This record gives sequence, C-alpha cells and structure tokens, in this order.
Amino acid sequence: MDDDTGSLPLKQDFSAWYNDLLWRADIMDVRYPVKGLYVWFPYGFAIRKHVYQRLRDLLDRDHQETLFPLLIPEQEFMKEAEHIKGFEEEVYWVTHGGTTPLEVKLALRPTSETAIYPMYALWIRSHADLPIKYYQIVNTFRYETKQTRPLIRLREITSFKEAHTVHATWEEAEAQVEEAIRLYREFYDGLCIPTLVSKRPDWDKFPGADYTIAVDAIMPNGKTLQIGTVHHLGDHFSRTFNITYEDKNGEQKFAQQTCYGISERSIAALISIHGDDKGLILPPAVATIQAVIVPITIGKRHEDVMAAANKLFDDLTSAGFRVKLDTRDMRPGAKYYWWELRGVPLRLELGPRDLDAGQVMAVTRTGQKKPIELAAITDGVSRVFGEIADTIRARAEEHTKSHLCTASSVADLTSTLEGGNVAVVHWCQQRECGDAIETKTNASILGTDVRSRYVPATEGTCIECGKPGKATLVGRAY
RNA sequence: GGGGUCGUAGGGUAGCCUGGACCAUCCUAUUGCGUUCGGGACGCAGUGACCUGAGUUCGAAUCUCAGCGACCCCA
Repeated sequence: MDDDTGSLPLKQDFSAWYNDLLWRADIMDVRYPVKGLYVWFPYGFAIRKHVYQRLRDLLDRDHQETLFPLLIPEQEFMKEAEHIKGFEEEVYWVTHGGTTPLEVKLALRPTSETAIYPMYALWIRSHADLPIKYYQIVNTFRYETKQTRPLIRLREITSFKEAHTVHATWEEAEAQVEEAIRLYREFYDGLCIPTLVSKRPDWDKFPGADYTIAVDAIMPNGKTLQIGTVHHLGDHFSRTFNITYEDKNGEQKFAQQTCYGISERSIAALISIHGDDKGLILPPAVATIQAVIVPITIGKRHEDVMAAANKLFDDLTSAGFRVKLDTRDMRPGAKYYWWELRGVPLRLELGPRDLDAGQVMAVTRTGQKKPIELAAITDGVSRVFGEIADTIRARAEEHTKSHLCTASSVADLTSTLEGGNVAVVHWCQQRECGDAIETKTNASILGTDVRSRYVPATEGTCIECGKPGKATLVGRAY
C-alpha cells in the first residue's frame, strides 16, 4: 500500500487505472481471499464516512435511522412471489447452527424488505401512524455470478443505505418517490457528480415494484453506473405482509410503500468521475484531509518555518477544516506526489520565502497555484475550496454532456455506443422493440422519462418500429 | 452463461517452454545510521517470496490434475 513511485496507468485505460488507484490511494485492499469481498483501508473508509454522513444529514431531515437483522427466515423471504423470483439465484443461505441443520433456513439479506415489512405489519395500526420513513445503512449479500469488481459489483455490499416508507395512499407514496429523487439529486450534486434520472423499463424494475426510477452516472469509459434507485412498491408487499391501517372512516386498508437505496457505488462514481492520471481528486466536502500543509524547511530557518506551520495548522483546524501537517522526513516533491495520489484538494506550501512574504502558497489538486495571505487564511481557504468544487463539478458536467449523443437509427445507435457514449433515442416502449434494440446493440435500455438538463423530453419515431416513441436512454451498463 | 490468460517478497517483475548449477533476478517498498531537503534524494548495512492440495520423479517455482483466487474478451 505504500508503493508510490512510478505512475498509475492512464485513466484512459479505465479498468487498470481504477484497480490500481483503489490500492495505491489506500481505498480498498482487494486481496481478501473470498471472491467479491473486499476490505476498506482506513483512508477509504474515512471517505466513506464523510460521504455517508452527508447522506445521513439529508435523510435525517424527516427520516429516522434504524437497524434490522441480517438473517431472514425462509418463510418470510419466500412470501412475495416476484421478489423471490428476482433474488432466488443470488441468496446466500445459512443452513446450519454448528453441526446441527437448521429447521428453518435463514437467508442473508440481499435487501431488507422481507426483514422489515413483517415488523411494519405489527407497528402500523392507524392512519395516524403514517407516514413511516425509516432507513438503515447495512451490509447485504448477493451471490453474484458475473465478474465482481470492488465497490461496483460485490458479493457483500458493505454500505447499503435503504429507506423504506409507508403511506396511506398511492399518491402519497408517489410524492415520496419524487422526494427521494430530489434527495438523491441533492446528494450527488454535493459530490459534484452529474446524474441521469430515468424510469426503468418494466422488465428491469425492482422485483415487486409498480415502477422504478433509477439514477445513473456516466463513467470515464462511457459505461453507465447505476448509483441509486427509487421504487414505488404500491401495495404488493403490504398485501403479502398484511400491512394494513384503519382509515378515518374505520376501514382497514392496505398501505402503500416505497423503498430507495444507495450503495458504495456512490464512492465508485466519486473516485472514477473526478480522478485523473495523477490519482484521486476529492471534493473538499468529503475529503478526509481537506488541506495538507507541507513545510519547506531549509537549514537554519527550520524552527521559524515549523512554528509558522504549526500555527497555520492550529488556525485552520480551529476554523473547522480537516488539515494535515506533513512533518515526515521526505523531500517536499515526494510529499506532493503522495498527497496528489490520495486526492487531497488543497496543498499549502510554507517555506522561508512565503514566511517572509506573510503568505502561503496554495496549490489546488485541480491545478491552480496562487498565494494566500496568512492574515486572512481562513477566508482564503474557504474561497479556494469553493473554486475547487466548482471546477470538478464543471469538469464532470462537461464529461457527461459530451458523452450524451442522440441517435436516430439502430445503426447510428450502435456506432454511438461503440464510441463510448450514452445515447438518447426514441422508443415506442414496447418490449419487443426494446429487446431487439438491446440485442442488436449489445446495450441496455436505461429508461424513459429522462430527467437531465442535457436530455430534452422530445417525441419521435421509434428507431426499431417507426411508431411514435419517447426519448429514451440507451447505454452499456456496469 | 461461454472462451482465454495468469498466480514468485507489501507492490511490480525475471526464471518455467527444455526439471538439477536458484540458500531464486531486477525495480519499488521497508528497517538502521549518515549526508540531504522549494516537484518522486544519495551512500552503506539489513529485512522480505515460488497460491493450496494431490500426483509424476532420485530431484518440482518449472511437468500433470483438482481447488481457491485474479484479469481480459464474447453472449
């Protein structure tokens, strides 16, 4: 984890870059000897902590955090037919306690509907109990058969934030879906990650949902990564788990539900979208270390410089910034590379020349270099953080914009996809046409009802059958 | 789901085809001491590896089989 000389593979070679960066920037150790399970390094885990703290802060406005068990008894898990069908090939089962076979097999949650909803059935009596908006952040298990990838395709998802809400009416649940989308967009905007929100085609919705709205991001290689989903569950689960409430007229009614989730794929997107050939680039908001102070101590000015560096550290720390004073016995240049690899947004170089001028040299991870007056350091650093966030947000927006192309025929679509882009086409929303498009182009229909500033909601003729169609996103998905 | 390549110090590699001369090469990391220090320092002295299991053989890092794991391509 300390091999820092030499360079990363170029980001152009995304897969190699990603794997190497996770290791060298101290995010994950992929050497755990079970397929699809990985270990968070402390530095990566600290990034996770800051990212998830933002998520918690957003949800805590009107949700409550809770925690349900990891194990789900077979009879509960097997209650909802569509749900089972969607997951049965990916569930890990606990079958023994020691050497004794269990009378009731226990599933390791692949998601927690069937753990949570039997309890909701007990808790909900009256319309006055509604709405309920709970969430939990847990690990979940799926026996993935495709190639696993750290943070992206896992057998143990370590950081699944799942919210489960219950409402009196379908419309109220629908409004909650919209609220969840709004929360997720705010969350990703805070990470400077542009998103594409769309309604998944019917065959790709969550097993047991009325419909699914998904949040995708465009990765550096043009593939899309699903980084959030919001499901309107209608009364599918409430009928199965008998979640009823007594309305104002004294009638028993089935509740309407939603659920929505975000996983550590959010971290994968954060790392992939902002990083460059030198390594990670973290937005100041979620950087473990927001600024690193590198003292340049030469000869007899050593004491002066160290005293000033310590003062700078204290000033910034007490102003609430996450700062590191790097006093290691390394040459300054080696420290620069070290912190650039790890994505620290701001480097403050403090040497005798700066000291004499009453300033510190501020070098951003995005490539700007200018002095800040020590007398006004707090304001100066705040301002630079804002500029860094603006810069990486703008870069990410540009990437997304430039990788979205319109295609007006299947052939056109194929070449657009081959070029590493996500396409906007018109599609009639019939399954047969959808299957044909997906098969011919070796891609996925991501969704319709696209919400993105770069994708206008146009209508046109379906590129497969020529009948009237709606704007639809097509991409090669992770 | 199908195919391919591969597994040697913490990381990256050489050696494997053609078994022995390998107490395993080089780069990096790492420990100690000294000199250094405004973009990846240098010297000296150390540390550290043949994925697991079975088989073939007088002898296996090297050949065979299985397991586990990794990466790439296609559906």
